[in-house]
Amino acid sequence: MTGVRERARVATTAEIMRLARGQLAVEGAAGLSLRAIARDLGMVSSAIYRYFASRDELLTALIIDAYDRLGAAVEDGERSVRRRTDFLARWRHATHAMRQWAMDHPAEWALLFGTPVPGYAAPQDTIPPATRYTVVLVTILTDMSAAGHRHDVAVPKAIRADLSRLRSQLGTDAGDTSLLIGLAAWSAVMGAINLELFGHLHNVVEEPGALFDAVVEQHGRTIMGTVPGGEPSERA
Amino acid sequence: MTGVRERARVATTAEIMRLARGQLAVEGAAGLSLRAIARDLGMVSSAIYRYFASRDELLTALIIDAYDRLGAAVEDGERSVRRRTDFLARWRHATHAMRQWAMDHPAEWALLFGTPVPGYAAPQDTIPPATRYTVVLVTILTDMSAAGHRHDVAVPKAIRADLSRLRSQLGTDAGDTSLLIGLAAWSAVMGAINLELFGHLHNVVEEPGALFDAVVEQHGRTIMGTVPGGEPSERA
DNA sequence: CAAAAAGCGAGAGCACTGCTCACATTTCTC
DNA sequence: GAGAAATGTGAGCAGTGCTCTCGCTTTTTG
Repeated sequence: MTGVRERARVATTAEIMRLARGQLAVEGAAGLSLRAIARDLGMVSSAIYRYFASRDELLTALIIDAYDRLGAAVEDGERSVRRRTDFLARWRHATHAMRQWAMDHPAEWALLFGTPVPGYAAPQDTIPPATRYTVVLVTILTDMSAAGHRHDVAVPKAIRADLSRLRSQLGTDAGDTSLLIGLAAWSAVMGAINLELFGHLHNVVEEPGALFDAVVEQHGRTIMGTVPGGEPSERA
Repeated sequence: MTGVRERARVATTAEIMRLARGQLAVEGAAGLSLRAIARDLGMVSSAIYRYFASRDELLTALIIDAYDRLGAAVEDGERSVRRRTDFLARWRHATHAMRQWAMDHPAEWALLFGTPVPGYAAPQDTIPPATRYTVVLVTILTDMSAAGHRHDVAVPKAIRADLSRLRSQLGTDAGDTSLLIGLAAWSAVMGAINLELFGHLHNVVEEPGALFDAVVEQHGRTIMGTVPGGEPSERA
């Protein structure tokens, strides 16, 4: 089955990815050098092209890999909440897992959510892994919807079509208000992480984690909404 | 006074900046090529270094310039609100000016708020222009505070020191709750713009403008808070 | 089992990049 | 007008992504 060549190929491919991730962490996406990887590998530069047809292809592999590891981290974080009806805790854990992963892998986070590499168009196969962490968030919304949580926010007409398309696309029962609030919360969380990671909180806030917590709590409370017949969902 | 040389120098410098902005728009920050600029200018590549000591220095000039133009755009947008006590309108106009400027100058926005250029550390002189657009936002908060608007949000202990430092640094009277709510709103707005600009709303939302509006409205309502003695300003 | 095919690494080469340096020319200042 | 400062030239260094040809080795096929 696994011939000598086949095994060597996967090993070399993995090693290239490993070195590339290392470079990414040090230099960022712009500093990703195929030649440097080849050098570290003890190969001549052109040999790399047997494994990745281009720099962009290696970039795609790194992006898919990063999305996947982020997704796994968020899944793990959210899953660690035992009381599955404690939606606020699930929201907190999911978002904290996002931030933690971002802080632990800043260059990879930047690769995913920072400035797009100019001239690079992410191929279709990045989409499934890219949705992985969002599925966790959407599932919380869906479960809340099933548990009877409701929101009363004005939904602008202009976005209604998008929301109903999203609903079927995501396969959720969450209503327009829930979806909209979820999108807004997502925005806020991504914004807070990016501001911190990209250095815009320097000279603004010494404890970015505390600001992040506040953002998460504020939107968490909004997301909780009201469950009809139950007391309003209090708590900080 | 203005000798031939002096005049030629500012003209050439301006021309370099103009060409650089053009390149930025097409290729992004990573594709900024001093040699290409020199070529377009009809000079030999090394001559550029008489005007900018390095690529980073040119980048700094571009960043300062971009911050300044963004600041002016936000100022203009916010100033166009005639009823200065209509704080919601001021918030709407300021944030819409931000988004509009981002959409009109995506590469420059990315330069300011996207992935930091690796190995590049923005020097101190970028700070004043960087604060320009934020001053507009803070001023709205300050004016609201003076008009008696209050918020009742839990302020985590961990961020209190930051908030009081911020208050004196910004020279505002806004309370902890107001500042915190302002920071969160800022986060959300930045997040929404970046998600849209960096392509993360593709296949999610067809009308990113409508989502942005919803985010602005949601936080706008929170920012409004309550003015004691006045009717409560609705709720989200 | 031998021949053909496919995979892989080496090395040279192209066009590009940021940046440095010695040199000539032009402009400003004393 | 002489010296100093500013400016442009052109060669050169080290680096990049990528292509192509050439051998060698492993795998597949008849």
